[in-house]
Amino acid sequence: MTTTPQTLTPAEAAERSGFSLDTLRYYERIGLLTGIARAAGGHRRFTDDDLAWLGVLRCLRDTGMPIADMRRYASLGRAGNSPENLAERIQLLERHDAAVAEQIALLRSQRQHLHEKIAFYRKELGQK
Amino acid sequence: MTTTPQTLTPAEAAERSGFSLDTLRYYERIGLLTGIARAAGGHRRFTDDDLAWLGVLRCLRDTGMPIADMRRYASLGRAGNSPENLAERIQLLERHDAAVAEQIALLRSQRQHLHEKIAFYRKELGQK
DNA sequence: CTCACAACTGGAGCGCGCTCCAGGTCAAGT
DNA sequence: ACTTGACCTGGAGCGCGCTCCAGTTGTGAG
Repeated sequence: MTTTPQTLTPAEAAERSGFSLDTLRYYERIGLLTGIARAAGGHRRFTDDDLAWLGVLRCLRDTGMPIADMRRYASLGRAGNSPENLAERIQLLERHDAAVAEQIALLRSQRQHLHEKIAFYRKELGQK
Repeated sequence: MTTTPQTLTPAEAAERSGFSLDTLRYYERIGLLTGIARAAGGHRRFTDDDLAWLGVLRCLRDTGMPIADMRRYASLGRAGNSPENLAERIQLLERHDAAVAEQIALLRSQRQHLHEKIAFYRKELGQK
């Protein structure tokens, strides 16, 4: 039995976050991930905090935030907790939230057209 | 006063469909748009039917259907109305509809996380 | 110690969906 | 007739977000 590690290997982090190994490395390169610890030989070790942050990134990615905005958000996270900083993070997320709401509304409305189309074909098919 | 035209110029079609001129030309090139009429000098003329089809394409694009699938759908549309053909169109749209439903669900659930984050920052900000 | 496998780096490449460009033609108001 | 602006074509280019590669080094089970 192996001892439970405090940290995760890249493969484990990929598995748990749902990002590929290459994406994790890419995110570190572009500054979305910073301060990832390294084992003696240079291999990355992901902490639970890192994983939590990856969860945030997953949320933002899944909702279609552009990487440039995620970088901005990440950089704010590194820059302390001044009221101005917090206000900007709130603004960033609220703007994004509004965009997501709009996207949901668009999908829902276009989905209605889809349903109409499907119903139409069903009817045509029924008549044969 | 100009006579009301039965057809639309490319610029008008772009305006009404919301696709750019380049996109309209691109869609024709790749076979998403076929049988677009031409005026004497080679300029395109879009009919109301063309516009209706562009509306369908807009619906599919807005809901994230890949162009390959739209091409398949377009080609089915050109291939008659046999029961098999209709069945395949229904299947295509239903699969897509399921994907859209999933996407909406994902957006909605990730949006909750967004709201939690925002609430958290608001609280932090309130404490200062 | 060995051997297989995981991870490392820097950089190139890719798939998608357009978008832009050059060099020319067409249309329409004056 | 002239001019201006819309449109034409084929093909190159682009922005995004990864993804893959080559060549090397680290890790851990047996």
